[in-house]
This record gives sequence, C-alpha cells and structure tokens, in this order.
Amino acid sequence: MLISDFAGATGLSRDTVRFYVRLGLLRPGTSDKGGRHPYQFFTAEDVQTAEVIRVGQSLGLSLKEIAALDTERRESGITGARLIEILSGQLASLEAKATELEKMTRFVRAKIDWLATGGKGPHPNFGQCGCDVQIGVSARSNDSFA
Amino acid sequence: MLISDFAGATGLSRDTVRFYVRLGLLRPGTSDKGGRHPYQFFTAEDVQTAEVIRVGQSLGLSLKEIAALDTERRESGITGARLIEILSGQLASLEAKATELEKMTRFVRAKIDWLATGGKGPHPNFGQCGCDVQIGVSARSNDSFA
DNA sequence: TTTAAGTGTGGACCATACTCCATGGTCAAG
DNA sequence: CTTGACCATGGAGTATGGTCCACACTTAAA
Repeated sequence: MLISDFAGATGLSRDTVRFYVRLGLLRPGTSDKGGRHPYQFFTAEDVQTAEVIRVGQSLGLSLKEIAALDTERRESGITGARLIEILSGQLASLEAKATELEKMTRFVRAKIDWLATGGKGPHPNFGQCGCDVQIGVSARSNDSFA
Repeated sequence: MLISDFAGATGLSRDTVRFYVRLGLLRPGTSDKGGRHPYQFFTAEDVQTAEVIRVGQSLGLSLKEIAALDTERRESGITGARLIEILSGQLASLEAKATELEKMTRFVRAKIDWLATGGKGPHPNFGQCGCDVQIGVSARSNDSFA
C-alpha cells in the first residue's frame, strides 16, 4: 500500500510516517510508481512494525531505543545465543519496568482508597509502595493533590 | 534554604529549579539576602512540592498539567472527589500500561524460548502473543514513567 | 580587603517527537 | 491533456523539558 493507506491503517499521519522512515524505524520498499522519486510501498509487516512502535512508546521507550531493538531483531539470524542474551536483557528490563509500574499502581490505588474512605488512618505514601518518595498530605488539609 | 540546598534536598539541578520557578511550579519566597536580586528562599513545603512534581511526572503528567492541578488546588481547592477522579484516570492509564508490558514480556519470552529450542515451529510474532493492539485509536498519552 | 563561593537574569542551545509548508514530480479520471 | 489527488524532498517551526553559559552582584571567610 502507499503512504496514505498506510497512514490510515496505522493511525499515523503521513508526516509521522515519513519521520519514522527517516529514523529508520520503518523501512518500506519502493513502488514501481513515482519515477525519479519512487513512491514508498508499505506491507502488512510494516503495519505490524507500527504497532510495535506504538506499544514500545506506550511503555516509555524512545524512538531511538525502539529502533535499536528492531535493528537487533532484524539482525538476529546470525547469532542465536547472542540474541537470547540480548532478549534476556530486554526481558529483565521489561520486568523491572513492570515492578516499578506495579509499585506505582499500588500507590495510586492506596491513595484512592484512602480518599474514598474519608482519609482515615495512615496516609499512603510511596515509601510503603517501594518508592523512595514521601508525599505529604495531612488528613485535615487539602494542601497537596497527590 | 537557598537554591543550592534546595537542589540538593530535591535532587534537582539549580537550573531545573529555576526552570520550575519560571513555570510557576515552585513559588519560593525571597530571602533578605541578595540586594537588588533577592535570593530565592525555599521551605520544606517547597521540597514537598518538588516531590509532588516528581510523582506527577512519574505518573505521566506533563509539567503543564501538574501546574494546572496545583493552580486548581490553590485557587478553588481540590475536592476529594476531584482528586479521586484524577487518580482514577492515572490508575487506568497505569493498568493499560501494565497490560501492554505483559504482552511485550510474553513476546520476548516466547522469542527466547523459540530460539532456545532451536528455532523450530512458528516464529513468534507480536500478533500471536495476544497483542491485539488497536491502531487508529491511538490517544497517545504522556508517558515516560521511567 | 581580597577573594572564592553562591546567586539572579537573560538567552542560547540541546534532544525528542512531531507538524507544517513550499516546491515540484506523478498518476488516473474525464 | 487538463485537473485534481497523491507522492517525495527539504527545511522550518512547535512543544516539552531541560541544560549551559556569560555576566554581574552579594556574601562570607581568610
């Protein structure tokens, strides 16, 4: 498909698609149309790549990091053991991220519960959730939002 | 305390502190020192505000949003209900993130297994790992929680 | 009193992730 | 063969969140 269809299929703007291509995140083929400036041709695989990009972003990866991962993935055929090594590292990183996320979620949930029950009892703080931050809100005043 | 102590206490750089002050996120008082350009004076409350900023950021809020929230609190007072509303939204976002993370982890794990067993059978891909990523809906939130 | 350390201001600069625009080539329908 | 939709390229602009620097003033210690 050409760029507009691809943009439609992925929800990206044409400019964003071109931006990703410039960064090497997407590597479309070339259509037979376009003469001197051949039109870019995108496949279903590229759509999937766009999905991976979006997910990666939603996980807090920068486009650079996503590109690096994708490069590693593409060059994976060569050294299987090395790839396992790389992916294991990625796995560890993902799991660390998941842990952080869980702490954060626990904190927010605790805070909501605390508020929903009228702010009685000890105030939830990050420290209890494994985070090294202490948020101060007294039970009687509303001088902090979180 | 003066800006360097405050920076030390919060882990921010002096420049970042000044940046936050420019944005109105921090509103230090003035010390009696400094003559024509009075030194900024930070209190323990400001340290707490800095913590709130950090937490807000880690929850995916932009500095602008944090400032808006803080303004809302200062001007009209945030009700418990409003705060629950805000936090619930953040919680939903965190949970969505966790789901994505889990899918990503599954994908990487599947890939590792696939490689470890000699690359037999179908090559794992994102789609097969339960990543029913919705494209086109992409309401990109402000991420970067880590 | 000299001087190092600390402070304020203003502005330049950086990285990330887009977004917009001008210009010009290409394609397909009528 | 014209017209309008679509494509490519290059560059400028925007928003966010800082970071760095020069310059001048103030303070505190020696």
